[in-house]
Amino acid sequence: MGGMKAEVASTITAHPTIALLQSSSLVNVVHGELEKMILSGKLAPGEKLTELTLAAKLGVSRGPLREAFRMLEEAGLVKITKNRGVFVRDIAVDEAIEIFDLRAAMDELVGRRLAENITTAQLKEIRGMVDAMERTVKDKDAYHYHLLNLKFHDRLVELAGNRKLTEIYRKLIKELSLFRRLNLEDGWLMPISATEHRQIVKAIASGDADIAGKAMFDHVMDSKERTIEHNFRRQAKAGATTAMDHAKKLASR
Amino acid sequence: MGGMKAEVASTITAHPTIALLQSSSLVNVVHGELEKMILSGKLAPGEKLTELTLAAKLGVSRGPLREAFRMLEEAGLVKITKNRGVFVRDIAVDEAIEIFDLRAAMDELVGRRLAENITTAQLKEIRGMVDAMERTVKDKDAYHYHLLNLKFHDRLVELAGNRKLTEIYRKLIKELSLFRRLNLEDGWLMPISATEHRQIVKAIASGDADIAGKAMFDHVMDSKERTIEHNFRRQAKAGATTAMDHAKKLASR
DNA sequence: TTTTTGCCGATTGTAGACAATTTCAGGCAA
DNA sequence: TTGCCTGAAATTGTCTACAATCGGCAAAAA
Repeated sequence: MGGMKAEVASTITAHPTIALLQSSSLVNVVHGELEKMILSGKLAPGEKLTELTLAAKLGVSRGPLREAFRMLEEAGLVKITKNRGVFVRDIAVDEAIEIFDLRAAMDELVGRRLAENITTAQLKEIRGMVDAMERTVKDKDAYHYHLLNLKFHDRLVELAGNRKLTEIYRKLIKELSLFRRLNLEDGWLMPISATEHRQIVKAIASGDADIAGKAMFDHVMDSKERTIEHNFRRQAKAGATTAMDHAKKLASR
Repeated sequence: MGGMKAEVASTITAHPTIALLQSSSLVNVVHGELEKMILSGKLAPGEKLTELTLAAKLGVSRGPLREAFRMLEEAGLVKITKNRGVFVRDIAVDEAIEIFDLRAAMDELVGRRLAENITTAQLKEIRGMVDAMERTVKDKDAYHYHLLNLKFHDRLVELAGNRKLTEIYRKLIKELSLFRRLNLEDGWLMPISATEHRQIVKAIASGDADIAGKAMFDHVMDSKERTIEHNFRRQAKAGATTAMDHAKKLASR
């Protein structure tokens, strides 16, 4: 009897569509959908998420939606204020800096672990990723460079083999993406970043934990500087225009 | 009546009790209550949390309770399985090890930051905490030593001045407390830990980031070894020596 | 016995209803 | 104008009801 049960249990990895239905409730679906919308910018930072409106748009009732809200709040993607509502979170500069600093410490650990444990196959894999990135640099394809960059770092963290680290790293990246617009258009910075990636791979391949850790740490800190700097330039330009628009709006009333 | 309301609203921060009521919905209260029960062990790892039962016990309906569950799930304190229910999470040895490793990296950052930025007043404060801990060692008061130890490390992280770091550190500590019973009764280890605390404070006071960071890192890693080791002794009653070797291998990484 | 099948109670998933609070437009007075 | 009150509309907080699903038990079949 027990044997039969175990056999069935080991065999059961049923139809992917069935497995999907079994694992995902409306709450999970809604949570995933909202997260996508937030991370893609379809729901912008500061925007209010009205329960009834969203529930209607997603075709669910308010219950599952509210549960999804609570998950997103705990993940730092929205802020819930009692009796006021739910808002997409806006990451301030100082918080972004804090996240970068924390990420640097985590990535240092990643570098150390990889230097100690990485296999030749894995080394080959990440070298391939760096190659792909350099091609996008040559093509001045900032968008795909950005995607590959995210993937590259995510894979490094994953290869470090610490699931809790991976989990929190990903959460931080999501929060960071809420920081006023990832530097997508700063094409002239890509070569710098790409060069650092080569150095990281080299440092990891050397097997020296200290060097690899430092390479990762420095890369993240440089990335921080570039992002913050870039943000200032944007804000300096955009700030004037939005203030102008604001004044216009007031005047036209 | 309306006038009364407006008056209260314009009075920026009212009675603390009023502010409390304003900020806390049933969801928040329930969430806090459940977290306390879980962290105190009143709700044990693996235990099933039945909605109707808990709702009745807490005097609320299932709605707020479910929202609190979602928050606790995102925080890693419970596990929700569709159509099966909610269970207090049980942290396995390898996950505990991962958390310790991650915490070590974070605490290294803490040490570096403190070495660079700590004030004399703050130094005095944490010296006082170490003194208090040493008194509990002399009294063989393991329980209060444990509390002070938690407080000591929490305060250090707080003083490092990175709120995101603090937030995640605390989350990790909570998860870690789910790992098979914090070593409360291992009184003989207290002196070692206490000595390391002295060294940490000394390293921070020296102003050398490298040294302070390393002191923190090593302390957490030692703490990891002690905790895992202690866990073995407990588990040894069950007599799984192969599992022990396996986990030791993991721990030695 | 051993296995299978069908049913029943218990529990979770979801939706909708009602209560409480906030927001905002409009009017009134200074 | 400016400030403030007011009340209705919109929105959130909470509860209850109903539907869907799961686990176990007992009866039937082998």
